[in-house]
Amino acid sequence: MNRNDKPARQGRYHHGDLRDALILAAAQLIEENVSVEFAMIDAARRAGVSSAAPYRHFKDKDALLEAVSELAFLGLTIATRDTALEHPAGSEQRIIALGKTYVSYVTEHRAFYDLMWGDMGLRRFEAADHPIKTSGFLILVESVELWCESLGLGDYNALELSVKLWAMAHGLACLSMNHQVEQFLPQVHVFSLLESSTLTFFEGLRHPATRTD
Amino acid sequence: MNRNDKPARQGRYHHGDLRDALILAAAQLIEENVSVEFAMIDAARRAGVSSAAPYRHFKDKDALLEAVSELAFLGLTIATRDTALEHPAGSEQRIIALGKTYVSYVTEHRAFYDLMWGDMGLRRFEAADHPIKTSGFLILVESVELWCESLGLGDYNALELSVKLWAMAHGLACLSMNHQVEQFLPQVHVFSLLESSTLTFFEGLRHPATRTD
DNA sequence: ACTGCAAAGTAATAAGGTATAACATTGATG
DNA sequence: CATCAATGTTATACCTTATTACTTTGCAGT
Repeated sequence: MNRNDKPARQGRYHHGDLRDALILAAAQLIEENVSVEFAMIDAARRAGVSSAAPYRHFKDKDALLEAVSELAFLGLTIATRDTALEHPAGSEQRIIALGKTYVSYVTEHRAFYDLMWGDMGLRRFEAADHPIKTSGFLILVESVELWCESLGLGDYNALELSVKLWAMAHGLACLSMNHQVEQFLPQVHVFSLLESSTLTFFEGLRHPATRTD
Repeated sequence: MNRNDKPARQGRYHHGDLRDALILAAAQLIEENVSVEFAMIDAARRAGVSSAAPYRHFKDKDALLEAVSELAFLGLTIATRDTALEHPAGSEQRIIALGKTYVSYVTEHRAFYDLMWGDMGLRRFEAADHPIKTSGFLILVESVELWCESLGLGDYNALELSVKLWAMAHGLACLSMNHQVEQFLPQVHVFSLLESSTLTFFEGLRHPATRTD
């Protein structure tokens, strides 16, 4: 985060890289407390500056949180991209692996999840289509498109399918984080649920419903 | 909320029903601001008492929020039960209708959703198995059990199936609340996604996967 | 090199929120 | 009908956010 040519505040009046240092400090505090709630002054202290200094770089606390949120989305995107690269394009395995990566990321970064999709995520990112917020999902869409093609049934709507798969993973992740999976299915890992759910769903896609009830 | 035999604070020193009045006031503030954030003093004012009075009934703000959270879960349970009663037992329609009710409830009560499953839900309800938190889900489980029986394929695990269906509805609700559905599928209603997802899933259940990849 | 200014720090503080302590009032009970 | 536990009130300590006025520093232009 700190550029090497500008070593962070070595007894100097000016920090040199305070903006990034604050984002990092806030992210650390949030991760450590497993809560979105942190005090500006703690982030400032951790960066080695006074309590008023952050306001030179961020309009208010929400602006700093938005920056941390971008970091959280970036982490998700990177994890997603890495997973995609580890599995053959167009394969079902890749899609399932992407789901597992999603579940892992949000459950292992509960506070980041809250930042991304919780209470204030809505208000902070006025634009729901902020690139960083959607770039991870677009990797899934691409993978689903490839899978649809390889299936030879090109009339699937890959985008709609991707949203459905996203929702499955998201829902399972959320329930798992809230201990609902372990409560009702103590023997079952959330990965197992995600995998079997996805496979059942795929099986359903291969057998278009003819029922009318 | 106010018992009729004890009319709320008519110029009297003692309120008579302050605990419930505070829960109601807090719930109203939360709904009005569409945010979990509210000030104790506002709830107190709305109940017509001083800022310190609430602490006679709630250890701290979190305790009041927990009580509001119970109210939110209660509302979900009632909505779920009502929906179940409107549709034939064991039918697919009932299960889909329950999903729609779930999606409706959480998207129309965003702040309640945050209270139930967001940031602090975890901390507030130490017990993930608090009855009020799970009673709505149990209605789904019951409906799924009946459906499994009526299908004649009794070897389904209704509980696991229910968690999967819950996750689908929950995930779609969450994405919808965060404007991800309207962004990627502007023409599609979340109900439509829920219904087709569920039907595809059911279709998959009727065609047990034989593939091994 | 010097000067002057904008950028980025600090200290002090107002405003607003949580929670507690000490005191006041009241209804219920023996 | 006197007492006391429950339930209010007022005052206040402490914390957090954000602003204001002041200070320090680097650098752009001469």
